[in-house]
Amino acid sequence: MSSETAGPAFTPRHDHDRCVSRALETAAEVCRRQGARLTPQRRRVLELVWASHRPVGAYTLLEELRAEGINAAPPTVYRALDFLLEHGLIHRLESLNAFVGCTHPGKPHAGQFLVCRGCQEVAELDERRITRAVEASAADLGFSAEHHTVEISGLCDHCREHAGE
Amino acid sequence: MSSETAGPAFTPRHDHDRCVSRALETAAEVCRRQGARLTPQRRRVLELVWASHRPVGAYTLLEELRAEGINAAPPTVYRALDFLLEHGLIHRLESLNAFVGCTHPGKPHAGQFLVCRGCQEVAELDERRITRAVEASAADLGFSAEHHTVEISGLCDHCREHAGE
DNA sequence: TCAAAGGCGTTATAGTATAACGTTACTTTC
DNA sequence: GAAAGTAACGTTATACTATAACGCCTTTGA
Repeated sequence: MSSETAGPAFTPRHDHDRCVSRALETAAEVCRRQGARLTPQRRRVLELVWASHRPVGAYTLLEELRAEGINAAPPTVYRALDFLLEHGLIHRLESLNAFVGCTHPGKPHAGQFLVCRGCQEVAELDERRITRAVEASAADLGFSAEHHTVEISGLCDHCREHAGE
Repeated sequence: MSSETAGPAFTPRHDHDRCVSRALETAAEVCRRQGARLTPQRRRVLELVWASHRPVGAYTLLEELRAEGINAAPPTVYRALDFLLEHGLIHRLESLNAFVGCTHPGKPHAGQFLVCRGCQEVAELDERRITRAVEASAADLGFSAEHHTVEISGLCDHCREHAGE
């Protein structure tokens, strides 16, 4: 149940290949529905972002593309990332200047993230409780909230156990 | 009451000079208590950050210092900002790479911000509701939250009225 | 007074992101 | 299926954000 909500980020031995292939399939479907073109390059960037549940920087992606012989410059990567962001296929972590795959693409939602400072993995939440608290607090001040970013750092279960404290 | 919680950010005609002088007085007191040195330069940077309720970038501060004839380079500004952050006198807005004055310094607290996309002003919250929702959601997944960043963008009361919609 | 620590100047560089322009490739319309 | 329009991409240059590293000077406390 928990791991269903959080995604498999903090489940060390999950079948990650399935994460990736499911993400790619869903992406293809989302793009089809939205009439967007998931070109090979965009698809490859998405796949690289999904290579782990850790946020990845744009310039790391750039190096990886180049290592594959793809002729890329910063705009190559940023364009792909912008496309993936616009279509809700990845998220940007503001506090890290880095990107992670979206675990429930298709439906727009606010970004809520647990970021483990031990293993660096990130789990995405979609918690009504948080959304409601945020919207209610804003509304109390006459502020109409349109979007919220919630980034929670700390230690995941696994890292807490293996770190003494 | 509301404006007490939110600070005066969204109150267009508040007496901003009082905001600034209070912030500087409080800062002096906080530093005294903590045995920290609020040097003229640090004080000046804090004052510049407080010049408005809009987040200000490090390089804007740098230009302002230089315009005053102060011989400054990027590290000058970043050192002052780091000091002010460490002592809880300012906050960094992750989604904007910019800084705002802290409206209730002294007591450590998580950063929760309302960012108006109309006037660019920022109000700081310290909402138990949000903190509780965040901590509860994290705990449900076995994650121990240590710090959270909440940045809410939208329109403040004033801008919503003056923007048609 | 002297040793240690802190603050700051200075230069260089790392890391993140976008502007602007031209070309190629896809798609739509006739 | 050719022309026109749009989207994707290559390329170069540059802007913006942040830190490393070293040395000097000032303050602090023994």
